[in-house]
Amino acid sequence: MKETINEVSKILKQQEYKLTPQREQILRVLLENKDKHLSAEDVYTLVKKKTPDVGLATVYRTLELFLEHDIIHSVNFGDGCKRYEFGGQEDGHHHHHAICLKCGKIIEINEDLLEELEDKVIKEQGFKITNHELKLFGYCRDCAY
Amino acid sequence: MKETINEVSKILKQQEYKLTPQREQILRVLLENKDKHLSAEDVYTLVKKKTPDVGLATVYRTLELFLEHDIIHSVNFGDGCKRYEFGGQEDGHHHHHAICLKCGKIIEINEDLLEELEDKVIKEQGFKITNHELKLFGYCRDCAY
DNA sequence: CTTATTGCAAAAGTTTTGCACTATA
DNA sequence: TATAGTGCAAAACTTTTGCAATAAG
Repeated sequence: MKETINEVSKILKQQEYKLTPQREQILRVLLENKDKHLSAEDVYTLVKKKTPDVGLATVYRTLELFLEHDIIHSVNFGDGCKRYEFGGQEDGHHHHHAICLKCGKIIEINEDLLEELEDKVIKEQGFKITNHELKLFGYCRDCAY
Repeated sequence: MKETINEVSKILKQQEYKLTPQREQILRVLLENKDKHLSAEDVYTLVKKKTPDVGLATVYRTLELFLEHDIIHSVNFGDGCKRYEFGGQEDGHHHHHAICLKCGKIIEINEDLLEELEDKVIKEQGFKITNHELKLFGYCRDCAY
């Protein structure tokens, strides 16, 4: 984790941004919750535990900054707010989500079997794909029956 | 279109809901804009042209009602509001969206080549898929170069 | 020291809700 | 006529912004 923080620090400093304590705390929270899908409010609450005098606006501004530098990415599960995951869009490590409609559990899917479909879209529409997002809705093993 | 309205009327009446003039106007707007992706505010503005004394709350309540009865479905393009399309989720007519990051154009994709991926998820996760949503991000023919 | 960054509070934008009034079946 | 449905206004949420104060490099 220490290394990741240093890496991010470098990325930011290369572009004349600072890794302030607030930003570092926010980054830590995101790293400690890689498997979760935190909203801005979630991040705020978690950061406040260790740094009580942080502002919600700072969380939003930092998340925006991290998004711009492809340090994190956001997903929208349609529950009224964006959710954030550590890891950028451009590194090829896309993963998808299966969302259980009963218990709300979210399963990460690391398969990437969209090539066939993407090839068709590229050929037929002349659309140059840079990223994709797939959500599967249904019922998980525990809720299926 | 007349037939579609009658169908919807039946669906609602079967479950003891009424097809009021407001609901009918909202349905008309959705039918007349099948190719667009209207926000609640968009629907409100369009309905107001013909029925000026409709309330925004009614639009939201009606969209919610239509969603519940699988008459429409919603998509979230991450621009701050949900967008609505005529047609339910359960009829197998899923289609996907390719979103141009430059001009914002949205291309509908009617291919459905996700079987292979879905089979894997079903087998490996025991996840019963009822619906899926795919978004491709990139650049359209006009913006690609 | 200089300028990016912060916290706070206010504002903006979308969606929901309470309530008295209306109109449908 | 009983009850579902409506419009309005207020409230609830998420996110953004202005600004004076602060702190990082």
